[in-house]
Amino acid sequence: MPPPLTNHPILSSLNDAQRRAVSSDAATVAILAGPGSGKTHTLTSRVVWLIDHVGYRPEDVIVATFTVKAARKMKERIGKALGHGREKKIVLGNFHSIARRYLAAYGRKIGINQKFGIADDGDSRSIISRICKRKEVTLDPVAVRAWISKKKAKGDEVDAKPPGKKAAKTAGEKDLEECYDEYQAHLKNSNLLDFDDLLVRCVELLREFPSCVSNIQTVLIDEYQDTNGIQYELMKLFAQRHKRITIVGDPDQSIYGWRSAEIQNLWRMLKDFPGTDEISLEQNYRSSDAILRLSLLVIQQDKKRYQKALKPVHGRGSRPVLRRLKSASAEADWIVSEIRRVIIMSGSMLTFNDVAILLRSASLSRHIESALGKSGIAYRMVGGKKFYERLEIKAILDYLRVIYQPENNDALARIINVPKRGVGDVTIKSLLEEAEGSSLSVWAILTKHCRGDRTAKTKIPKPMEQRIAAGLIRPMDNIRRKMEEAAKPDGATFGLVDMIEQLLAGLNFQKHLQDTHPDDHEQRWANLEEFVTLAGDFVRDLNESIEDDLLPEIEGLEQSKEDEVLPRFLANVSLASDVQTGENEENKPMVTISTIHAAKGLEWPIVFVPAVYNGSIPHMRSDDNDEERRLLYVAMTRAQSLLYLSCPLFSTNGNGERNQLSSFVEPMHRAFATKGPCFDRPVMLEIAKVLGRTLPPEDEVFKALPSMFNPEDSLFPVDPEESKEVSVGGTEGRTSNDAPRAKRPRLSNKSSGQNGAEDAQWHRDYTTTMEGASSFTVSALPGFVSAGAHQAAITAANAAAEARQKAEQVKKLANRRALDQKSILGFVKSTSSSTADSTPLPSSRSSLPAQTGFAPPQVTANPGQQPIPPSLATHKPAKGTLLSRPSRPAPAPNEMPKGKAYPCFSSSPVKPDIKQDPDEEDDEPPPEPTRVAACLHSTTFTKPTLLSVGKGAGGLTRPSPVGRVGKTPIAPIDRLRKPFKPLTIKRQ
DNA sequence: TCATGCCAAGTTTTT
DNA sequence: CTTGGCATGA
Repeated sequence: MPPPLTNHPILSSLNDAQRRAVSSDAATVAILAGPGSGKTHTLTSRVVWLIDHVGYRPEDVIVATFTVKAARKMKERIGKALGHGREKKIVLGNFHSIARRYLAAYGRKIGINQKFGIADDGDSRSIISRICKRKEVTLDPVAVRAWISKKKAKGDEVDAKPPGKKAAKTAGEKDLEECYDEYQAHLKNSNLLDFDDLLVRCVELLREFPSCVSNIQTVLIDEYQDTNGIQYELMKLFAQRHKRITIVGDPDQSIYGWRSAEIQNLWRMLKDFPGTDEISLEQNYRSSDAILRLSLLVIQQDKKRYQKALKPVHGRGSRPVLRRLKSASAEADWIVSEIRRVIIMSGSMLTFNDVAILLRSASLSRHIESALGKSGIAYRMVGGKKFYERLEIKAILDYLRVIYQPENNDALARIINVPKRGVGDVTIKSLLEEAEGSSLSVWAILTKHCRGDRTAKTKIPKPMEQRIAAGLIRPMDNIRRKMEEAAKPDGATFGLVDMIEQLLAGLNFQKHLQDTHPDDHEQRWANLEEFVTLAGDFVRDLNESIEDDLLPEIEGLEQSKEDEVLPRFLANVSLASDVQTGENEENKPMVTISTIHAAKGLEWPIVFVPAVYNGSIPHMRSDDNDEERRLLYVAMTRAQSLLYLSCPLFSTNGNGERNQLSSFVEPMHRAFATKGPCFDRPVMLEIAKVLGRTLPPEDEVFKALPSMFNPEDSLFPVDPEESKEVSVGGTEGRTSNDAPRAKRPRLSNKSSGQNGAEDAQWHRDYTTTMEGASSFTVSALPGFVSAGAHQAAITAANAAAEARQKAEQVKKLANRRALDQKSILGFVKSTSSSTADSTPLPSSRSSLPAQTGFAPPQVTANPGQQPIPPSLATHKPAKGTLLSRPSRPAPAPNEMPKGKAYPCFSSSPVKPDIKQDPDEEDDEPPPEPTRVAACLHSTTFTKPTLLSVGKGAGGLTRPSPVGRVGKTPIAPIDRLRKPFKPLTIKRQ
C-alpha cells in the first residue's frame, strides 16, 4: 500500500497523465509521449520515484538512452532531483556504453579478451573493403557493411537455423556470409569489437550468465522507438530477473530506421509483456498551437501511423512560414536577415541562442555558415564533421590505440606512414597480409625485423627500416616504458596528457603538420592542443568520478577491474558522439546549426528548416518516405514560437535545376505564411508568454532599432520567380546557365504583381482565384485573414464545441487511453493483419479545405482525439492590424498548467532574461563582431583575411574569423563536442 | 617496383 | 574539402 500519491514532492510538477506514468505500479509501463510532452521529465521523475518511493537501490536500476547526449542530460536531471550524488550509482548510459561496461567487467566469461578495443566506423569500413577486394566477385563494401550490421542489429538469429537453410541460399548470400565470417575473424585477431558486437556479445553474456544482472530491479528505456532488435533483446535481458521495464517513446519520432530501429518493438513489448500499462502524454508544453497544427498536418499524411493527439497548452502563436527563395545562398541570406529582424524586434528578449537551423544533411550548412559568418553572427555546428574524425586527431588516436593494443593492425596501418616514413600502400598491404598469414601482428613483425630477430617476408628496404625504427618504434617504446614505470608504486606519474604530449613531441608532429598542410597547419595544431585539454578534462573527471561508470559489485561474481585510463578514454572517444558540453562561461550567444537527427529531444524558440525540397527531404537516397516525413515532423516540433521552412527554387550545383517543394508540405503549403510575420507588440507579447519571458517596454525596443532598419520580411521577394526576366516559357528542360540568376534580387519594385502563370508551379490546378488572392493579400498585410480562413474558423469552432463536450466526458480517464482510442497493440494488430485502414483519412489533397488559413487538422477523420482548442473557437479575424487580435481565453487551470509549473521541461538550458543595455546596438545592425568563428566549421574556414572584417559584405564568400585574438586564427574547433566552452588553449 | 604528387570527382542521417 | 585514380620519378 503506497502512501497517497499526492504527497510525494516529485509528483507536484506533473500533470495527471504524467503522474500516473511516474507512479504506476505495473511491472511494465509504456509511455507514449509526443513531442514536447515532458517525456524526459516524466522518465527522470519515475526514476526518482522508483528509488525514493518504491525503494530500489540506485545501483539496481538501469537507465538506457540512445545517445550519449541524452544519457548525460538524464544523469544531470536525475542528479538534481535525487540528490546526494546517488545518480552516479545508477547504471545509466546509452546502450553501447552500458554494454561495453558489462563486457569489460565480465567479458572474460564468454571468451572476450579484457583488453578489447572498439572498432569504429572507419575500422569496419577499411577491414571490409579489404576483404571485398580480395574476393573475385566484386562486392560493394558499403553494401556488405550495411548487410553485416543489419544482420547483427536484428538480433533474432537466436532461433536455431533450420539445417536445410544453407541450400536455399543464393550465391550472393553466400559471398556475404563469407565476408561476414572473415570480418569477424579479423576483428577477433585484432581483439576488436565493432559497435554492433558490443550489443551482440553483451546479449550473449547476459543470456549465459544471468547472474551479472541479478541485482537489477528495474530497467528504463528512453527513446524506445529507436531501439533495434538486438537492443530489445538486451533490454529484456537486463530486466530478466524481475521483468520490470519502463519505456518512453514516440513512434512519430522514429528516425533511425536506417540503423535498424524497429517501430515494431513497441508491439513486441506489448505482446511479450501482456500486463503493460499504456499511458499517452498528449499535452504539448513546447510549441505554439499554430506550429503543432501544421506539424500534425504533416505527420498525418502517414496513414499507417498510430493516431495520437497533440494538445496545445500555449496560445495560437504566429503562423509558420514557408518561404520561397531563389537559391540556396539567397535562402541563407534571408535566414540571416530574418534572425536579425526577430532579435531586434524583440528588443533582445530573444538572442542568437534561441535560434536553431535544422538541416536534413550536414552538407547543406555551407551557404548558411557562410552567410552567418559574413554578417558576424556566431554559431555552433552540431552534427556533421566530428572533432575526433579530423585527420590529425584521428592519427593521434590511432597512435594511442596502437600503444594500448599493439595487435591492432588496422590502426597501425593507418599511421605507419604518418608522418611520412617512405612506407607506401604496397608495403602496408603486404604487411597486413603477412600478419594474417602468420600468428604475428604487424607491430610484432616490425619490431622483430628492426631488431634483427626475424626478417619480415615483406620487403623492407634499409632506409625504410631505419625510419620506422627511429620514427615509429622508438618513440612508442619510450612511451610504453614510461607507462610501465608509472605503474610501479613509486614510479613518476605519467598520465594520459603526458603520453599525448610525449607522442606529439616524439613524432615531431607539429613539423609534420607544417609539411603536409602548409595552409592550415596552425589550426590543426590548435586542434591537437584542444585534444590535449580534452584528455586532461577526461582524466580530471575520472578522478572526481564524474564519469563513474563502474558496475555494482555482485556477491560471488568477480569483475575485471578497469583501472586504466587509456582504454576508458579510447572507449569514450569511440562511443561518444560528443564530448561533454562545458558550461558557457563567456555566454556568447550563438546560433545553432544542427542536423535534424542531432536535434531530437531539443527545442528552440525559433527554428529554421531550410532546403525543404524533394531530394533533400525526402532525401533522394532514402527509401523510406515515411521516415523522412517523420524527420520533418521532428524538425518542426522543435520550435516553440517561430517556425520557418524555406525552399530555394533552384539548386546551386546542378546547373539551374529546379527544386520541387517537398511533397510533405506541398499539400498544405497554403496553411503557411509566405513570409515572416510582422513582429508587432501583440505578436511579441505572445512569444514572450510562450517562452515565459518578459518583453522589454515598447519604447525601449523602438529606441534600439537601428536606423535604416527594415521591420518587415521584405528584403527578398515573396515570389523569387519575378526577378527572372526570361521566365516566360518556364519549361523544366531549360537548363542553360543564365547569369542573371546569380544576382541578388532587387529590393525595389517588390510589390509588382504576381500572376497565375507563376503561381502554377506551387498552386497546381486546383487553385482558385480566391485562394490566389488571399495568398498574396495576406502576405502583403500581415494579420489580415481571408474570408476563407474565417470560414475555417467557424467550422472549427463548431467542431471544437463538440470536441470539448467529448473531452469533458473522458476527462476522468484522461490518463488512460481515450475511450475511442485503440490500444497500441490493437492498432498494430489491426494494421498488420488487415489491409483496410482502420481510420481512413481522406487523401491529403482532397481533404484539404479549400480555404486558406488554418484548417483544423483532419477533424473529421479523427473525432474526439483532436479537440480544437478554445483559441480557435473564439478566434475572429483581426481587423487590419494585429492590435485588435483577441486574447486567448484562459485555459482551464487544472488542465493547462502554465509554463512555470514545468520548470524542467525544456531540454535546453533555462534561458535567463536578457537584460542588455539598450545603448549597445545604437547605430549598426551587426552586433559587435567579436570572435565570430570560435566554432567555425572546418569546411568553411579559410585563411584569415583582414579585408571586410567590419563591413560584413566585402565579397567574402566564407566566414572570416573576425574577432581574432592577436594575430592568430581561432581554431575551427567543432563545437559539437564542446558547444559552449571557449578555447582553453593558450597560444604564444 | 613503389612512393609521391597532381588532378578529378563526389558528398544522409549515427553508435 | 576530402578521397580515388593516374603519371612520374627514384
